[in-house]
Amino acid sequence: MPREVGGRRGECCVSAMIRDVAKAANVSPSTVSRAFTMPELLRADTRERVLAAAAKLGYQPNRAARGLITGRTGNIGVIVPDLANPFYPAVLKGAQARARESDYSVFLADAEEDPGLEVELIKAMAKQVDGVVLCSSRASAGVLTDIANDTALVLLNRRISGVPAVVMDNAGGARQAVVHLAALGHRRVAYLDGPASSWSNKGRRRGVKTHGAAHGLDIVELGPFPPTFEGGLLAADLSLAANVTAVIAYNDLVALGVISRLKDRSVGVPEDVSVIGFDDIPMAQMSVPALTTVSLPGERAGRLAIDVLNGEIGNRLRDEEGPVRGALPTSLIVRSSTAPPRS
Amino acid sequence: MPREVGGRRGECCVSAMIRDVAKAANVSPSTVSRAFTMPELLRADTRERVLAAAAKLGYQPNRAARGLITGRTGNIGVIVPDLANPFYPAVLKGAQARARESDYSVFLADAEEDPGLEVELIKAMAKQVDGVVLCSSRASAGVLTDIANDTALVLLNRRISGVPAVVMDNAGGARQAVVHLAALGHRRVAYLDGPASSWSNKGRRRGVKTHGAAHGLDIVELGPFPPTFEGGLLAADLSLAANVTAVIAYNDLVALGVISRLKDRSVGVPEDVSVIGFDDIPMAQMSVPALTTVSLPGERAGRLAIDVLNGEIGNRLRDEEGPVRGALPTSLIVRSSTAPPRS
DNA sequence: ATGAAAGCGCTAACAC
DNA sequence: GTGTTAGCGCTTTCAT
Repeated sequence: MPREVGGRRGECCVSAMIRDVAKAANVSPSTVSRAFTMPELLRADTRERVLAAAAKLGYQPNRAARGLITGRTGNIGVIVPDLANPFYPAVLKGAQARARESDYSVFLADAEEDPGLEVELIKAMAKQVDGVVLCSSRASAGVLTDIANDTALVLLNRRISGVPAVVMDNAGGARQAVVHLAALGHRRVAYLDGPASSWSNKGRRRGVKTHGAAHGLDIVELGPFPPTFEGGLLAADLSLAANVTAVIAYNDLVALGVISRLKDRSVGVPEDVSVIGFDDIPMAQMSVPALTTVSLPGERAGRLAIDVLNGEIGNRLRDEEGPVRGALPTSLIVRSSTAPPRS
Repeated sequence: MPREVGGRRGECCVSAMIRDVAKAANVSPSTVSRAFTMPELLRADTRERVLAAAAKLGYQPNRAARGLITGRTGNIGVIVPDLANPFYPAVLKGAQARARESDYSVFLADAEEDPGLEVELIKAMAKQVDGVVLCSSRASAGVLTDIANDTALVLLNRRISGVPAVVMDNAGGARQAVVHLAALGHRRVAYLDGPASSWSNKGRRRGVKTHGAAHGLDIVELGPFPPTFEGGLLAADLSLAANVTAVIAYNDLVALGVISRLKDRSVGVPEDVSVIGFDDIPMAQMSVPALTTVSLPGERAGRLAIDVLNGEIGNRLRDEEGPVRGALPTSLIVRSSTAPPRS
């Protein structure tokens, strides 16, 4: 139940309103407002008095009311494809922390890997946020461009002409994975596709193929598979049938699924098949064998996305599609799931 | 950049406003408003006309403005202690999904296991939400009671006199763990404490002690430890020194840490030491050995918390501190980290 | 340096 | 049934 404070009128709101403070400090509401938004315009003593009164009454400006007039809400939205993939909580953690530092609150939504829902969520959010960070969007470029037109939008791990984005160097990570495998002596390796609409998947696949060819590897493309542990279970059998000695999975969840299924089928990892993932989720180091994986700076990307949204970095990254510039570095973490192929 | 639409006035807002729709449908703004909030009061054809116009213009009511007058924001807040603990993304996923179903948006904040921050976050949120779900709060009962006084609050895994809560049956889970260990033949087992301010920890500890005694077990209490993998690393050595044959950890993260450290010290799990966790996070089934753990219905609890907030369940759970009623059931999942003690 | 008044987009009384 | 009026809590010209 709201607790009334001073007002003689409707007794509407939780805690004090600007009028209460004004009265207590013997000034007009405008002055109180200024004390918060343009303190330098007030005489020092008035400011003190107002601030003191505000503090005593526990007054905090109503952001909704303020937003109505300023056009800024003080909120930002973050949309992720699946909270159950540990990579996104990491991004979210970074984003939320950074948002808070710049005095923003964050709206969260889980798009459940569904492009339709994604768009719906973004539209529902648009009215109440100053901008949204959209992670690994599965929506079409056209739709996103439209949205970016009337909503401040920052893409994370997705790049579209003219829309600001924070991306990670997927192809570079893929290169490192391929080089590692080649050095180990592998000659035939599978790439396990993630969602067809995933931009990250494209980059990873491209990296694997390009650098695989450059290193004389046979690259077998399998999938697409759901980007989940279950997807990996599925992929394992296909990989075995494809007669490869190593597998690069779309992400860690899939890689972990592959390892699990391989184990069930008594195929040794890494003796019989090497496995590499992407993301470096916490599980990756706990699995047995510990997973060799391309580490992505999720939390950092989350923070950066907020900065971009804040315009602190602004259009630095707003270049056209093409050679990826400004991509966050990725790095291969070699653990125990990779080894030379059985000769 | 906001895109202007119809207004002759200030060109303020993204997309259409109520006046634009009113004009397009040849009705007054009130009628448009009613078409959305009390459709049955309008003549069918007017309603159609208005809705059509609204759809064509892509109009959606500004929730901030609406909230200003109705006193309802359509937002709910969720605060978790640590997004990096996979248990909370699960809760969050449930809460967000359920919130969406009832047309609420969710504000998210990560309290970083800090009671001070928690309170600060809740206060900052209070103005812009209709209620908040506070997960595993570490704040004091007094502070929380105060907050519950002027903010609709639902506690999750925390019980305080007079504050609605969704809780899980920690003691019951602990009982199952103890019974399992006793049946296996263990006689001396350690309980690894989580945060001292954690309500869940209290329940688990109490369950272990009570039922341990009832089953003639020696219970050694160790800790508290941070509720993380690192905390488990720490706890493992102390457990070894305590000369127990089994360990019940505060949560899965800690249990996993224990297993990892034990492995490093060449202590076999489960041959030398059995390990049980709480939560059943996804990692639990992937670890080697797979972790025996008390499964908690996190996602379900998240959904339920929203329902309670919605008043759909209302004060059903609002009973006094004491015998826990309405606690969500927990169940022991036996996997490979428990076995009879070395004789 | 401060106050008065207008109004953000919407809904809720109250007319008609 | 539908329009008119007032006003949510705040900021912002415009006076003074």
